[in-house]
Amino acid sequence: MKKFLDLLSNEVGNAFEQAGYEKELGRVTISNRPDLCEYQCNGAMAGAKKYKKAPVMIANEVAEYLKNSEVFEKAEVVPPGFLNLNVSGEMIQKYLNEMASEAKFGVEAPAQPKKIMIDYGGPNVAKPLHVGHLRSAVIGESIKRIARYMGHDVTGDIHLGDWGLQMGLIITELKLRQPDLVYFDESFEGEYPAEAPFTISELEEIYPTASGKSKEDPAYKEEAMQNTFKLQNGVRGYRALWKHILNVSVTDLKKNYENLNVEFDLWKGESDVHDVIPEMVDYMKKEGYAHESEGALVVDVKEETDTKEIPPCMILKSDGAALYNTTDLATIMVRMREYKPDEIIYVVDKRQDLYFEQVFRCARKTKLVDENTSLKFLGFGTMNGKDGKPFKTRQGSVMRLEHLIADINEEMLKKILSGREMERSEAEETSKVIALSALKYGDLSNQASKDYVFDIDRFTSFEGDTGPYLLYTVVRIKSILKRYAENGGSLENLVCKNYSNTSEKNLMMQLVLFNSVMESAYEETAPHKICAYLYDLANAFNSFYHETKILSEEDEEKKAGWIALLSLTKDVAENCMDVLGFSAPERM
RNA sequence: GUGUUCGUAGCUCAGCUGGAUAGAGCAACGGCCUUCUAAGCCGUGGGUCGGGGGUUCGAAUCCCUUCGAGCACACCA
Repeated sequence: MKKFLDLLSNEVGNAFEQAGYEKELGRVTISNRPDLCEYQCNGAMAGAKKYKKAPVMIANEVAEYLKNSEVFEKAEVVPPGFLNLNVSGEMIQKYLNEMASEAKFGVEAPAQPKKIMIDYGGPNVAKPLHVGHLRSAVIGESIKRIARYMGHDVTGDIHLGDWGLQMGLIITELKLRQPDLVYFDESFEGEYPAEAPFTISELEEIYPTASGKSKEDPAYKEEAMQNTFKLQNGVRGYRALWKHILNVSVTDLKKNYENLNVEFDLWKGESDVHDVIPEMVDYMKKEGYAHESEGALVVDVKEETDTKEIPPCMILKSDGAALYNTTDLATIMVRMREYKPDEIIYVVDKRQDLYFEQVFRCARKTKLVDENTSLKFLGFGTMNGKDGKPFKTRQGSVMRLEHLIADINEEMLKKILSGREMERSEAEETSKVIALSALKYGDLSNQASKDYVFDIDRFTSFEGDTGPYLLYTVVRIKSILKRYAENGGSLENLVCKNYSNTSEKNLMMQLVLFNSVMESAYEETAPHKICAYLYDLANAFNSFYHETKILSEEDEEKKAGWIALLSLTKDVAENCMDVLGFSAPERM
């Protein structure tokens, strides 16, 4: 379905053409002076120079051709050459009804769906998720859903950190604590136990302990490195132990991500590309891409147009070991082989910008990716506390994600219980739903690339530009629709057919923008645009709601028209929420 | 040092492919519940868009410069 503003632009563009000017000048935008008009076109001023004519004159000529337009009910010229437009009721109603009849409310499937991989989440095995992981998960999930909504073939990959020194550290500590475990018996040839010799909470305690020890005790660190080496070289017992660590940890991760309504299609990790690294390194050497520098194996990635120094991309450390770059490049290689994506999007902390620039250049130079595949770095900013510094607990340590979520849930439950009559069990469920919207909307409504201040009081507030406010709006609509149906009203085949006041038309004008908002959010990988739209839509609805008594309306046809409008508003709002990764409860 | 991102109301943020009077929310103040959820709506006050210069009929938006802040700069991830 064509975008509403394109239809308007086309109409005005035709008028420009008829008046003898280029059609492109007819671009219509939403008015920035709603007191004067609904839409505007500034093309007359833009064209003044080219046609050496006063803008007003051009505008007047164009307006002449819009006089009998069925699209506009008003087209007037205002000095110095603004073309002020109001759209006709018939036009907007027709558009809305068509929208309502489509599965995706006007969003068209692409002619050629793209295959997109999104690399987000990126947690480390055996380390609890902390607030730093929140943004990648929340933003990545939304990007994934937006792209999918647009009709693309999208695969989300968590890209686990499951293969580094951390694994060696855990094994070392385990060996110290339980040296008699069968995994450490190198002569053992039987089957290893199916049950892990530790729980997730033990695991979460083991890692920091081991990490701390290795920083103080060089011998301990040396052993951890050796154990990492043994693991990577396939020592049976270590591999078996590693699998336990992975299983226990992934189970826990899944639970946590599920609470966030974040879902990955692939749970691949660094370990999955371990076996292809030698092949990749050989290839880079053989093709002459890689050379030795200061003992390490590197690929030069600087370009003549650079305004800054871009260090070479390191493939192997001077001790011959793989590093972050190595696994990321190998991952690209494997992804190209197995999925052939048109695009890979990395949702990663923006501080890794330069690093990914190196990796991308290296991947291109060495032809690991082909020309048609785009590699995109979507860097997000830091989540700060109220003091503007990176978010910490009151004790000054990194906050676990679980605790953050629990805090918000608790805060929300308190508010519900104090403000509403609700059974405890329902209140608990509802508070989780609302809390999630508070958390996600608080994050997503900011531009991803910027740092933002995480303020639990603000986000959990039910007032203003918050997740809960949006949910509340949808709940109100649901409640009206439910009553309407209970009183015998039909929710089938509804048609928007009337508009009587400006708040109603404003709501319609918001609804009509849906497909273009979704499209630009997709193209700019900008979930915050959906947030802003949702908020505008909610405001438009609430104004309308206050001016209009819907259920008590005696004119049944009018009532049905309003119900249709409400129903569409609810659907559009819920679709927006869904791509943002949260939803509204039935009541709150 | 080099590069990069940013600087908009007291606070948190939109707006940035140039357009009319720079917008929201919070906070402050004032109205609106016998009527569909007042977790709402309506209104008031609050700004030389960090400073300076330039391009343009027209700049928060583009260019230059300056001040201030964050971040990154090969063997961590």
